[in-house]
Amino acid sequence: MRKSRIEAAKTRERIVTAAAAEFRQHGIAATGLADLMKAAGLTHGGFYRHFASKDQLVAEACSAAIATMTERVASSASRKRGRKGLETAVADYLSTEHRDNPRDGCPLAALGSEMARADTQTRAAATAGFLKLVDALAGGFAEGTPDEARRRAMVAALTLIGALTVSRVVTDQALSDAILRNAEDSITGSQTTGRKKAKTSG
Amino acid sequence: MRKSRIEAAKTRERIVTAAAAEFRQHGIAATGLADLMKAAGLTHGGFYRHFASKDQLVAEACSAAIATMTERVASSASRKRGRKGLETAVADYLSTEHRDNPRDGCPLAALGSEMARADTQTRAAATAGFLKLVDALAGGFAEGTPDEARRRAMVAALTLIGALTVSRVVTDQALSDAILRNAEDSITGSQTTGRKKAKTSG
DNA sequence: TATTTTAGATGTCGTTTGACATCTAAAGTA
DNA sequence: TACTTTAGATGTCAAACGACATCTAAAATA
Repeated sequence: MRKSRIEAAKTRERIVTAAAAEFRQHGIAATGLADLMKAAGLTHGGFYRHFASKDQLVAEACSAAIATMTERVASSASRKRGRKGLETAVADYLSTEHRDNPRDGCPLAALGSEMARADTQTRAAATAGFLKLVDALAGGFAEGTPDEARRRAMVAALTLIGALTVSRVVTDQALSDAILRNAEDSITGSQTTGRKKAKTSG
Repeated sequence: MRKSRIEAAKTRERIVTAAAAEFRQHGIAATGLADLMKAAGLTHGGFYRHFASKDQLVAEACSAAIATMTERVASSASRKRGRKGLETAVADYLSTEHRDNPRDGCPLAALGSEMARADTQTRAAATAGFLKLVDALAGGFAEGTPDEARRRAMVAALTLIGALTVSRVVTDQALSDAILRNAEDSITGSQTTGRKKAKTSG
């Protein structure tokens, strides 16, 4: 049943991709290797031909997920200049679609508390990703010094992650929606560009 | 080996307390019932005499943890009036002590992404707790309408949770510290009471 | 073409999981 | 005091866990 070099590399990539999705949907600890390989269209046996341990896959899967996510935010933020770009990125991040589809969404929101207990490799990948996220948002905070912009972008990133996480915990859908909208208004409206004032508070 | 009524009730409470701590430290899925009972000073056998399932314990433990946490924030916020109270509560929440001791800290930060996948009972408890947290902070945002204050308090709560979560993920300690301080400055200094400007951005 | 290498299926290992049945000694009750 | 109830220890259960050994057929190489 052997596959060619490039085919095997593709398989490996497929495992990482499937893991990234499964982890974000069901959690890292709750996802077994057998389920995971099945999700990649394989049986559990070949796993250790590609990875030394589950932890190694966790690190690679998280790294991949974070890369995809930061690129998505960075691209939607840079499509328009300055504040408009920020608004686009934030609206995308705090959309109900993102909330309802953790499988291909931000891993910091989907796995944040689990990643805090992961090994150093995984956490290092998350650290780099968080910094990229901050950089991607910093362009939207032009007022003040670059340092100030960066600080504001960091807080914005933290609010994004917190809001998305909590919006998924909450059982009341109206509250969940209000969380997303209030966070969005707070970030994009914080420097008074005079945007539509939402009347909702939850 | 039978214990008296009140003794048994105390045991049950001890299990819930131990579970609340173990879950926050190691995660819900990663904590087995045997480990958990051992942490409460018991063997695994008696578990189902007190709880119908692990999920039921999860719900009760999360509920207890959230209650403790909201009371802590509410009490430190109400010790002083208005903005000063907010500043105290936020400084406490975003302290390095809180970051470094998840066992008795905020469950929304320690278990956020895991609670998003928990059953309805657990998520309902988290929802109520989040609303209490928002209420506790709302007193610190006196400017504008009560509705506006509530909205700002909600965003503040989301930032708190996001900041604490990410501060635990990050491998760079200086960055972790900066995350806490930037979030704190952003929340308490957002209405320009003119406080010490931190020069750190991470 | 003959030989070596290896991707991935199959199967197995010891452990741990949540769950529960059983046992026992002490608490509660008559 | 005699009887019933039950808290919690002990033990068991099938299923799933991470890990790995083995097998096989096809790719890579000589």
